[in-house]
Amino acid sequence: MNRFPIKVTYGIMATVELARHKDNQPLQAKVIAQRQRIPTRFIEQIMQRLKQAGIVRSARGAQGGYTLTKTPSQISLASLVNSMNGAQRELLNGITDNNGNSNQRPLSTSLLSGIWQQVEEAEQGILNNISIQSLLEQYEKLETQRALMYHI
Amino acid sequence: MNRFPIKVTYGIMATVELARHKDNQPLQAKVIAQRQRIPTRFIEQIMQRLKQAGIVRSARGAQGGYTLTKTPSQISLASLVNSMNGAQRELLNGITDNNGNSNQRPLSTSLLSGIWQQVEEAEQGILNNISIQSLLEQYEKLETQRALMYHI
DNA sequence: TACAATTCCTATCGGTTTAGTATGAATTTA
DNA sequence: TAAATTCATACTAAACCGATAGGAATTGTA
Repeated sequence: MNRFPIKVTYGIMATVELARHKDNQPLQAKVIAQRQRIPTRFIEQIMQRLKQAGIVRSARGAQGGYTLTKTPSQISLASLVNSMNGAQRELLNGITDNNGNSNQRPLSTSLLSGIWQQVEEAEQGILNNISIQSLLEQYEKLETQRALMYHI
Repeated sequence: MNRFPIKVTYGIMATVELARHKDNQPLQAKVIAQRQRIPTRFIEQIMQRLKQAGIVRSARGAQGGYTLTKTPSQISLASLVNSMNGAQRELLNGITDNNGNSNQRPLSTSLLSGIWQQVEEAEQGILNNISIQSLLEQYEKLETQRALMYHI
């Protein structure tokens, strides 16, 4: 039922944790890992991607960590999904889309590319209208709900 | 730019070929393979999936082949995409969705599953409104266009 | 009835991606 | 200088993707 790799979820939740953090002070990868139950070394890699995408900035050394570059309401889910998606290779090498010989591409491609694009745009449309801010609010609501559950 | 594996495209194009075929007479996998430039042994597997999904029926032996079970306008792109998508394992083993212990699923899952579902539904909405019939018409239009190109 | 054509079944393969683990260098604060 | 932290790079196991392979089962036809 989940169309995205888990690292997308991890990237989103890391961003939510940064948004929750007081006064946008640096938050360490280790802490995010603990709070979200993500392997520490794995979240480190994910933070690199978020940094490359310009969503977070980093501070090295003791008392270092990550901070958001924008306010939570300025960060869309779309930007997160797009930064986390895609293979390593593509990101490193740059996308090599051979637009030459477009005349001899199969008819099936001509037939379907417009449809795939429509699907893509529908997805982006949804994800563009969801901000980390709104996600954060829902998240805290869920937390208190769960807390109450355990009190009964 | 293409969010679906090529076998989805192959499945769609195979169905379009069946729709083009006179009077819904049996069409052999080999012929589909030649017309669409798909490896023969690969399209055979794809036809099995289409059969399992109830989109085509098969006739074995000499003069055998595949025919559509419905008219082209009754077949939606959604049904094709859904039948071709998903790993082998899932299809064979049946989906084992452990709905037990849903209480201890991570909060991130609760947070995001609704959104993934929204995306899914948007996609299905688009694909449900495109029939093989309309695809067939566009396909033949493209063919004559390309034929004209070569005459200039 | 033999045979040729066809689907059907199952296994395998090379390459890529995913989700992680491992090792350690570089940087920064205290 | 020591400790904490990010950063860079490489590795791994499992799954997935796009195929290829061998052969069994079925069926029309000569």
